[in-house]
Amino acid sequence: MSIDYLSGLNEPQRNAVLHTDGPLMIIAGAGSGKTRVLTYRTAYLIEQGIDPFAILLLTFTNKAAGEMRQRIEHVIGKQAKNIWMGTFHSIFAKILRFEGERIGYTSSFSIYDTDDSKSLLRSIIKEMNLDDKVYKVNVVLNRISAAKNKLIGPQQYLNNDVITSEDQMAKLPEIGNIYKTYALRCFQANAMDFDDLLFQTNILFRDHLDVLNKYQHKFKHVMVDEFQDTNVSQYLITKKLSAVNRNICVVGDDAQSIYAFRGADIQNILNFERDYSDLTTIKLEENYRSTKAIVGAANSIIAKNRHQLKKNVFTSNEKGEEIELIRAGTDAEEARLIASTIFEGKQRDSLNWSDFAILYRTNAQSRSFEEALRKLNIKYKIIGGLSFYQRKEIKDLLAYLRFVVNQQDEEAFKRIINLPKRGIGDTTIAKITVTAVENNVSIWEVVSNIQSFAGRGTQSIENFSDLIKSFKILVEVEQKDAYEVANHVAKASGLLRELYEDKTVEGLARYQNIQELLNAIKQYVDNEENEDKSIATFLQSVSLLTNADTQEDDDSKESVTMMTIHSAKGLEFKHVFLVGLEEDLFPSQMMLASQSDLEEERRLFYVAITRAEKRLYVSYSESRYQYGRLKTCEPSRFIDEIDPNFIRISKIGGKKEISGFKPIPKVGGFSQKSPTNQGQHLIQKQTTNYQHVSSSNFTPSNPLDLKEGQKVEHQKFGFGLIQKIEVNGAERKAIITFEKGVGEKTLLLSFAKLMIVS
DNA sequence: TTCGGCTGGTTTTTT
DNA sequence: ACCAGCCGAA
Repeated sequence: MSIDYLSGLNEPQRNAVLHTDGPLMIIAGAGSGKTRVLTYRTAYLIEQGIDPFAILLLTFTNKAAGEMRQRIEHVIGKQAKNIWMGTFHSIFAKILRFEGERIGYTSSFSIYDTDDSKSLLRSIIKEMNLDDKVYKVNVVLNRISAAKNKLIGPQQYLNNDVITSEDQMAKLPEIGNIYKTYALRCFQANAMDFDDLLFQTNILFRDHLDVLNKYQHKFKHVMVDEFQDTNVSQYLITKKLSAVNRNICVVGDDAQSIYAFRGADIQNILNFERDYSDLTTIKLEENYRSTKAIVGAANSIIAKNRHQLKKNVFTSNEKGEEIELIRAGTDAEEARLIASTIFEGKQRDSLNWSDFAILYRTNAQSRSFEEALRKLNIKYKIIGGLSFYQRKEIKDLLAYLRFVVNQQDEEAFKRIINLPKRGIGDTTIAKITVTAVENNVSIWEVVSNIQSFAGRGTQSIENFSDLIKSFKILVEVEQKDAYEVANHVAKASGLLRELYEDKTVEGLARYQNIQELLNAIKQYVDNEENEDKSIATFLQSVSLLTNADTQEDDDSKESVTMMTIHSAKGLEFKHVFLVGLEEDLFPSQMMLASQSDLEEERRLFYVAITRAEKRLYVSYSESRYQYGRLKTCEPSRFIDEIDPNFIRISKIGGKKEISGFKPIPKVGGFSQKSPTNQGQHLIQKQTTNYQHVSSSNFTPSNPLDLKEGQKVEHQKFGFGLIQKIEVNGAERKAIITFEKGVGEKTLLLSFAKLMIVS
């Protein structure tokens, strides 16, 4: 069998492919052909006689795994189907499905997404009588997640002096106890959150050596892509799995580590050298993707970081155009300028829409670009943001299905018990919960035998339990596949009917979304590659879909791609637009205010730059709307950090929009800030509806002529009314109450000042 | 139990 | 601007 594909590789690449025995670390610079190496290395292993079932290849997204599988198949044929490939989460969810009983989970365990976790934490915090304004769910969840990713269980958490004193300092001493309850409740619900999929795998391998041993011998080769973004928990799993055969190969680039917030730890790369004394390290430094200008700019950025491995990324590609800087007055103008640049670029270089990408720091930034692209009739697709599977109606149906599969699933239960409305409110649910605790049985136990627990007033609960029981029969007795179950549940639960009767635009969209979900399930069932067509397996695979996985491939060829920089990892485009380069936005204010890592933001910038093949545009605007308020912006420090040899100003837009609503310190003697926004409160009490206006259509001279009780018409926003209000105990005349319209909740303080006429 | 109005938080990225 | 959660009223 020939291995002529090797001739297309440079020397370090070839070495990496041929190095099949013993630990290997590949430090792969951006655009250095890392995927190629992984593909060929896997193909080569199989050609050398390694069973595909004995290869474990962990990738960052399921989509990346799918693409790599195709490429391997291209080289060695059908056998590629049998390689174990996927994300850490999906692979180990699969293993936990097989082996979870050893640690007390059934094979139909639920997977809690972030919303479920937060909701559970909220209940726990409430039950513990803690103030949810002090114990913020996000903070608590982050602490718990960080602990789990470092393999610190609840008991260890409570015993750890460093951690508990940190919590004491933060005035959040109860986090350890919350964690303990949270872990218990997840376990009782037969549910794992995202972190558990890794944490519990570690527990499984720690406490059940026979299981560990089985997989250690099963996987002759373990490979990890995007190694710089693994956390300790993931690292330990791979380390354990490869301890017997010692054939572990990790591929990564410390300069592209952008997931520290998720527990990723660059230390893993350093530990790696320590853990494997016979480690071979190969550096891939030649960039095949981008022009000299782009590589040069990227290098000048990453050089500012102090924590990094030595690496010299270079390219023999053409010099290429300099990076173009676009300066706009407003976010809307920024979007317009970029849309027209894309339009021109497509004509000039005869490209496809799919050769363009717009990258931003936050999902919220996509909006203005959508509008601008639509105006020019440019097709686009957005990756990420609110995904299909996060929509309410989808989660509702999935919650039904989850509960049918796993009646211990507390979060699913809470979601569906009164949906559609069946007259089971909080009081009833509380009673059920108390009864369950008193009798030391599960909630489902109470619900399904409600007559033996309570005498009367239980008809609606009985109906609910009969409904679920009938669904269970479908799954457990009749062994229907995922589609048949879902289809029946959607109809019989009344979810579909409720949406069908909702004739609003949103209602129609929701109805269609449910249909689309059913279609997706049908596709899943019809796909012959999926052996297990049960609803339980489908649910688990759905909850582990990544951002990149959820988009469909059909029309994607002919559209401009918009996404966050994080989602763009691993992708490349001929022309890249990196937008919103404003201080506090990118680098993010949170990153700078809170903790260490300006360096991680800089790596993010590096990742963004290196996505571009031919051309890179960076842009910022001098003012933008945020939370419905206009805000002035400074250009990002990152712009100045680019080596000036590689960048030039390309377009300059109009002047920034001056807002009439710059926050003012006082309104009628009330301070804008602490203790609460009193000025705002006072005014809100007197008014029912407000309208967001801008200085251009409302000047200070206008309101001064108004009389109390007089109705005023505003050219743009409808009607208003002069009223009396009380300011500082004194009666003042007049503020305008606008009738319903967009932004009725927004009343800017400066606007209020304008409106006070006496 | 449900509905409507009010309040406060958004923090940035994702499995 | 938007959303989720809370509270009082029906």
